[in-house]
Amino acid sequence: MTENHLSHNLNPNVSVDCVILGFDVKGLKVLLIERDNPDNTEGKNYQLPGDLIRNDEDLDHAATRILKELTGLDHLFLSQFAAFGNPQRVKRENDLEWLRRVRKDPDARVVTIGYFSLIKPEDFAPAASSFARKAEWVQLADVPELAFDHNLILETGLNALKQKMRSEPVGFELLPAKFTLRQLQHLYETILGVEIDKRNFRRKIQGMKFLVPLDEKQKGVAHKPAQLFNFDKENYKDNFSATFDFA
Amino acid sequence: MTENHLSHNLNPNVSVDCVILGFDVKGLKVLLIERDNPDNTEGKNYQLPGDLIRNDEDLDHAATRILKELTGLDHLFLSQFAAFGNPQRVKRENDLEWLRRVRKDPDARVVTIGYFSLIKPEDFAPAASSFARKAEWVQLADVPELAFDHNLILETGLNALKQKMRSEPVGFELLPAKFTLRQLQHLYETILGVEIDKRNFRRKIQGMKFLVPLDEKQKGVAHKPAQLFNFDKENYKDNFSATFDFA
DNA sequence: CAAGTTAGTGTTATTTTGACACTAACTAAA
DNA sequence: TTTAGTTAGTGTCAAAATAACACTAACTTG
Repeated sequence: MTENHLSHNLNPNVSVDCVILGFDVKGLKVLLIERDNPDNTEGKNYQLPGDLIRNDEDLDHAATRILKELTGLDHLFLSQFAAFGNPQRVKRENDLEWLRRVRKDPDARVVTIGYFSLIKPEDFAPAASSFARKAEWVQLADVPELAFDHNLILETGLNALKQKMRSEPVGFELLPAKFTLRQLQHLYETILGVEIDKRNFRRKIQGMKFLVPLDEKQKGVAHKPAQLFNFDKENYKDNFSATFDFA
Repeated sequence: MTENHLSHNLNPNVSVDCVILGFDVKGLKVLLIERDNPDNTEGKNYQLPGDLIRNDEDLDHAATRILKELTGLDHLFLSQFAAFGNPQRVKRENDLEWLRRVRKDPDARVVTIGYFSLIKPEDFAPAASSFARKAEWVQLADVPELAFDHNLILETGLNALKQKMRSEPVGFELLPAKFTLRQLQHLYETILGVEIDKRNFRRKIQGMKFLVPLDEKQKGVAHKPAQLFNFDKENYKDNFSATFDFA
């Protein structure tokens, strides 16, 4: 329980929560923190990284700051996607118990603003701090019941991601810097939940001109090694009318 | 200043603001209220309908209630589109002056949640109340400087509308129950800011099957009278994969 | 060296889009 | 009553985008 959490500078009624998504061979995963639970009364207690905002900072700033404090992650592009204001969202008994330990005003009505971001797993150097005992990636399929209404926030954030993926090349943010076309296709298939024809996918995506083929191939795979690519953001800005609408 | 506005049940830190849009021959218009200004010190003082939420209601409920209280409008479908949290957004001197008269805690930090809705002008029976001296339609081009950050909220809400218009048949909400294809086309052209070929527009929109031709034509116009149509919501649900992407 | 796995490639038919111009039906003004 | 003015309503064709489809190449492991 650091000084920050009791500071009167925190607004008791408004928080932010962050849905941070990454992607690997097993699929999409989300960054969760295990909240501090000194009594160890119950099993694990996961939540999205989030906390009350300060009175002197705007929402984007709060999201950036809080994510950094809880997970060490910095320099992400966080996008606001929705506000959650069910009056009961912070009233479950085990949540209240935690709030009583950590918050100055544990019974306050809290409206939270959801933010999401995408990250290349290779960029994440995990480092829990503040009231987070641990920060870790969890595969979407393995996400347990979360604190507060965080399962709803996660689900809503995922839908916002799907939406965004159809109109902007955000998918690239989820892949390592060097990736194969198959990985990229797999990403779209996983997130959008569709099957895409390999040849049609390649034709469309390569027609968009912002894939840079590298002088490098996959290594150590038990099959024909694939060409590696880069994403060229500059080149995207010119082209920019593409629709990432697959099936 | 009604009892509500001093009630301790209001949350001092969270409000909602509503961007209500209508459409007529002159183009898009937005519903503004003129806020109560007993001293009459300055000229008109417009804002979007909005107010603090109650602690025991969720955000959607607050938006519905407040809109009703300020304008008499009811039974709209309000959609949340963004949260606004600049710490300075309620700190302008003339805004503070008003807040001191109307709010229990006029210096509180206020984060506001934006909602928007579309309405057939014919359905609006204007009726100001609460702290609204007057509720009126204002053409977008004539919108003056508004209170707080309401110009930003309006602009953001309009973008949300454009976005939504491309994927759902929301435009129909803005037209009278019986409309001509030209009116519908004009609506899309105005909001999306594009020119659409008449024949291509008709082909596409009629291919979508949810336009019901009525046994009725325009009357009293100084040219060939146009066929009138209805929008059939039921039929839309079946078809539903349409893209309203014109140009 | 055989088996297993993924990479990479082109054509064709269908659908969707965009460009384009004239006649029909009404009112208002002369 | 005629004419001028205005918007309604309609079809074709070329170009572009999409969907469906199967085989050979290159690597690793056993």
